[in-house]
Amino acid sequence: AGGGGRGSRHGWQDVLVQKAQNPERFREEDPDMLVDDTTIVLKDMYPKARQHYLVVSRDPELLGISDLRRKHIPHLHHMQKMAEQRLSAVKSPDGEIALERFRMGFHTLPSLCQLHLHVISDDFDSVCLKHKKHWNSFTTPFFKPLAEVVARLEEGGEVAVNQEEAEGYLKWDLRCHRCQRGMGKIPQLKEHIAHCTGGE
DNA sequence: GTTCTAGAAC
DNA sequence: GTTCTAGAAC
Repeated sequence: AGGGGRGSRHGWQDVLVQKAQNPERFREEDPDMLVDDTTIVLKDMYPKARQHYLVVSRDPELLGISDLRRKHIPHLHHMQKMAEQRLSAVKSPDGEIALERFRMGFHTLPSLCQLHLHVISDDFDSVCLKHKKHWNSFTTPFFKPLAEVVARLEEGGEVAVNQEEAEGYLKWDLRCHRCQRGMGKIPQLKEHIAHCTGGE
């Protein structure tokens, strides 16, 4: 099994498993939750940007991306549709949601079990974003875009995961995702990304 | 995934 | 002295 499948599992790792099994039990805490037979869309409980959703597969066999095979490609496309449905519901009345301002992808080594797609706006403006691991999990190759995962499945039938390599990405020095400048510390990074538009 | 906190960095 | 990071949590 993938995800956190090595050794013993802690209770906190199964919060998404529980929500996938019985979503209506959690409707009260997340009234805007989307649910169908195969997929749910939740607000991330500790959002790392102004908008941060989790599109969670309800397939009990899918704990992480290493469980994916070619046969799951239609399921992934459906998860993408659910993500777009959520974003179209939150777009402002006078303008379209700019999809390029969102990142849609998976963590290579997820902390929580049950396959979940992150859909996150790229402002990364959130008090819940606190340290380097948070930052690098969305802005380095630790973050695997949905399109890349689908491409790997089409080519090779699975998604190769190198644990040591992935853990290395989380230790990269902090760097602005727009202008690529190195940033030293988290408070400096936050101050910078509040203004940076990506130019030189 | 988070919380807590020791001690490094300044 | 304060800010900030990074490792433990049975």
